[in-house]
Amino acid sequence: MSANRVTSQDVADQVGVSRTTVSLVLNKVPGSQISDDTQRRVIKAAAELGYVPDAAARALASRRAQIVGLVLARGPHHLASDAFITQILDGLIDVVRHNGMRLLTDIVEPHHQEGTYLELVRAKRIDGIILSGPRFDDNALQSLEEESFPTVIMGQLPKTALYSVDIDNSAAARIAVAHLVNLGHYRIACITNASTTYTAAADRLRGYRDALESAGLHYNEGLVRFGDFDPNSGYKQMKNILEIKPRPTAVFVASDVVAFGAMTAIRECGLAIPYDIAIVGFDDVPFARFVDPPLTTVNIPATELARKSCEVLFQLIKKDFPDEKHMLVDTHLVVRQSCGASLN
Amino acid sequence: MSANRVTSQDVADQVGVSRTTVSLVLNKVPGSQISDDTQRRVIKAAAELGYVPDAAARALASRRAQIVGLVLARGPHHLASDAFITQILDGLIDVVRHNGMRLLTDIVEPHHQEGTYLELVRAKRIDGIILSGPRFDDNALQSLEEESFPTVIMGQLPKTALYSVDIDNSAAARIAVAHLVNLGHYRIACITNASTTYTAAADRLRGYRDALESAGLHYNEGLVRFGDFDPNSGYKQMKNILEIKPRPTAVFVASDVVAFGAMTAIRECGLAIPYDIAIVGFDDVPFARFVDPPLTTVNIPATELARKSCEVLFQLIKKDFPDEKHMLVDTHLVVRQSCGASLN
DNA sequence: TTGTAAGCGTTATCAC
DNA sequence: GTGATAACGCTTACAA
Repeated sequence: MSANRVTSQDVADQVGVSRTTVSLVLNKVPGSQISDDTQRRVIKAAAELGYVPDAAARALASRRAQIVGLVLARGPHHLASDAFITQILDGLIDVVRHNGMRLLTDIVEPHHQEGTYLELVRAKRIDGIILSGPRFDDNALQSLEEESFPTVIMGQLPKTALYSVDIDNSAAARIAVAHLVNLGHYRIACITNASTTYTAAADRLRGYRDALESAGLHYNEGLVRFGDFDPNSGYKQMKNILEIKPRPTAVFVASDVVAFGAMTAIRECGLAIPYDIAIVGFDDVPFARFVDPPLTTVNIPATELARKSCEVLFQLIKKDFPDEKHMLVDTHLVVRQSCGASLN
Repeated sequence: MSANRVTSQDVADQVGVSRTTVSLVLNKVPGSQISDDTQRRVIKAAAELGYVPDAAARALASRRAQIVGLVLARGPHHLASDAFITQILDGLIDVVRHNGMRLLTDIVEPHHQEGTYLELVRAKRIDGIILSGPRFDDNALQSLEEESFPTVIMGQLPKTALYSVDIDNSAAARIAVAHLVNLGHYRIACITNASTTYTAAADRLRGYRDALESAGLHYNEGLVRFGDFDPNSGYKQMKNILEIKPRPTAVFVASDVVAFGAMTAIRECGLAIPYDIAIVGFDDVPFARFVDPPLTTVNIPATELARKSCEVLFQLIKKDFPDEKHMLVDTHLVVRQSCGASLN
């Protein structure tokens, strides 16, 4: 059974120094100059006694909770973003731990418990916050901004002055579509991931258009359809696209999950991927390589996104403000079997 | 810019009472008898001033962090379990929040930072812990047990006296296989989700066998293959099964992810699901309904599992020990299109 | 190079 | 019914 808790006083007594010294040594306080010998003895005693500083006491005295908050905002269709939670958690926890901190997670549903995350800040439960999700249009966000509480948006939010880390959606879409162009396709359709009121969707559509135009191809609105996050929307829009005459030879679907539905539609029409129609997705969700055929798609480095967000957050906490407010991490095309070889 | 923090003293001053009274009122302390009038005035003042108790101070004084820890142990192939993280988080955060607490998440890799989670306990950062994952064979677990620190295993661990919440793997498998039997199949193959050194795998295999036997069918080892968590293992084992003469008319795959690979193998052999061969999976991962054809499978109520685990944990924290140490939550078969109609 | 002492903002135990 | 007062265990000026 556990004896009484070991406190820094116990360690101090054992070594024959004061609690101050123990604190200085164990926290490796920069300015302090404790003799090497004393240091060793303190560290040894602490280890022997199994001393673990009390988090609450430490937080109270130092005014730092040593916890960062991750707040996930759930959208109406949170399937796509959910696919990355594991990676996000991996990246975040890794960086957080390397900085001697911990991760506290909260979820907010739209128009429901919005702003609950402010309690985390007010109670000084967390030292910084990472927000991820489609929207945070509550005024809690504005409060954070005004108080300049360390905050990083993972992904993007329209009109906010907060720091953010995201991918370059239009550049990534451009590369995906260029891949199709390079394979010899010139009638390339597009299904967006969502309504273009979502900036990510608008950006990806712009990338599609840019790729076409910079290849000298005509951008044709008639080849564009709008998905709505889920496979079913992809299914329906694809059915529609397949009726276009002449039939497009390729389609860029700006979301893997939507693409899965599109693939089903293609199969149902008795067409083969990639022979009759090539398809390229976006997101590289974990299951993209397990569909039939494995989907060529744009990889979103979710872990990297998380790590970077966390690193920026730590800079903000240290008041070492980055020059750039909006950072981007690199995406890359993952070529699998859904586009086949060159048409030429 | 934020003014000085509002403390309970400020509230007390405003009302003209002591901090004690404020604490008593705001925490709704059972024994206390503060006049209704005073109560109202305290609550009003607190709201007006925007008073939010300091978490660290509160934790220090009350010796309760008001945080529960979720520790995820990563196995060698954590794809299947990852599929549920979102649901787990949803369930946990919901219950935790209803109890005025928060959720802190940590991840441990096998044989890596094992036992790191003990720091959470030692530093009194958390009041209870929920462990999830294939294995925790470090001795940190034993320490928790010895100190009777509130701990709940979500899922199962061989030989542990800790409280746990899990599904009844063998019963669920039995129902899945019975479904196939009821459809008229009598040559039913099986691909396990993993090696039977994993108790969940052994239990599911046992369910398969029981279902067969209680239907008066002969259990035939020759129809059993062993999967290994990923689609590729399912692909290979299924190819193998398809060479069996006479060919089985159905297969029970004890993991959706493994089943996805099996489905690919079936397609590659030019066979149609469910016409040539029926297939039923296990897990009901979020993508199960999006494969072609949508997979009939056993739903694991991950959210429910999480909620229940959390509820048990709160009981342990309150020292209100449940009679049962090992609880089970119900699973159910989700019938989709991968088994077709009756063969009769 | 190390120690003293004053907080940090609550909760909890008694008195009144 | 309500209020002093002492913990809670640590950090951090400031002294020595």
